[in-house]
Amino acid sequence: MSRTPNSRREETHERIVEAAARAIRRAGYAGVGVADVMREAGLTHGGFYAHFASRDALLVEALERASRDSAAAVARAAESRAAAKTSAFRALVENYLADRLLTTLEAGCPVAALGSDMPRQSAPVREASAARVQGLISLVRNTLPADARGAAAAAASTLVGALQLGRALGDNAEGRAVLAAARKALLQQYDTPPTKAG
Amino acid sequence: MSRTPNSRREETHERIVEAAARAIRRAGYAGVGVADVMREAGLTHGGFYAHFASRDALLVEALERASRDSAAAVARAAESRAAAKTSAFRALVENYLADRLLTTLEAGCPVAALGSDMPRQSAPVREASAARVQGLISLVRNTLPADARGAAAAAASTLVGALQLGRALGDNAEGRAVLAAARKALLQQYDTPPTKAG
DNA sequence: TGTACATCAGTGAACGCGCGTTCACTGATGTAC
DNA sequence: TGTACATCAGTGAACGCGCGTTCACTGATGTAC
Repeated sequence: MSRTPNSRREETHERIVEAAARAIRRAGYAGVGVADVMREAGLTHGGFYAHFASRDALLVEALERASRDSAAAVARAAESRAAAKTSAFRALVENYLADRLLTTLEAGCPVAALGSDMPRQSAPVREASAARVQGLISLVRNTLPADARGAAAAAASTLVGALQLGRALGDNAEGRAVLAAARKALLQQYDTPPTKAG
Repeated sequence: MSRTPNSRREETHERIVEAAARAIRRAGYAGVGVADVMREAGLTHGGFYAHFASRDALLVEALERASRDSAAAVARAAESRAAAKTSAFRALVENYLADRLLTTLEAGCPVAALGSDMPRQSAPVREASAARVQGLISLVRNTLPADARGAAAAAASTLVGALQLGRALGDNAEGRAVLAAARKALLQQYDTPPTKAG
């Protein structure tokens, strides 16, 4: 039984996108090099243009892939917390602003990893980036209590900013203090407190 | 009467740093090119290393200069609002998240312009960047009412994140909506409302 | 089952370009007498 | 005041390097008969 036509090609394509999705969060848009990514996918750089029209086309796919991965991680965390009767918003905040993300740049939200460079990209990459920002705001909105949904963009801003400032300060007391302050503020402001009557 | 010795050299140095401070906010760390900056300062690139040990040394000075400029702009705005009996915090928020900053990348806070790339810089640039983050948090803290100072890092996170998300969405209704939502949330949460008894 | 051929994913050398950095030189400025 | 010299900021050509991109080729896979 022979495999589906093109399946080999598609598997390779997938491997390249996976490597790029890791690189884009670790090293930013500028850190995604064609040769590096191909090497990480176990290939030589010459074959790249059989899979992508340009480096920018790879960035677009890598961004979508990284966002999918990140959203899936959030969803997984939310499910495992559901059993513990934790609100979806609390699960999101604690997962998004986990201390461990201070050092592991390749994990976590791509919007936080790329935010300040988004306006500087070429049109196709900028458009894909804007879509990811809207996706993040929607994701936050869906976890907020009904009466707080108007604050989704503000809460998303706090999440993105806090992860960046914490990372800029480093994996130390200062960085952790920023994450802790943001978690506290977000939960106080938007989470339905368990003591309060629903 | 002859000028102070070295004054010519110092004036040139200053011109280079000014050009770099503009470039670093407009184009990011990666967008500060030695040749470009020297050209913008009216010089040729060869003379660069008589002024700086390396490109990284320029980045450090440019960052400090951009932060000084940005803090001065905030202070100016706060003063002009003081006459209008606006709180310092409100003046900061409205100035930091002004709609006009959606398009003028070269103005506004350097921490918002560079945030996601800070953890990826060389040690000296990273250290200078961390100092700018602490400076921003202090600046926010000084404008907050005494009982809200513990939230300085969270408020700073919201400011940084909102400017980035707004810019990523662009100078349109979507981008302006993010800024407006963040302004509203910050003022509701931390500003002493005028109607409330002090 | 076996041979001849077509397809096509991936290879590796080469390209042009822009970058940070170096360096021998120029020419203006300031000092010594 | 005038001449000879030293200093030094800035010039412009050159370097090595890594990047995105191109392309002629290879070799494995699948098809035709």
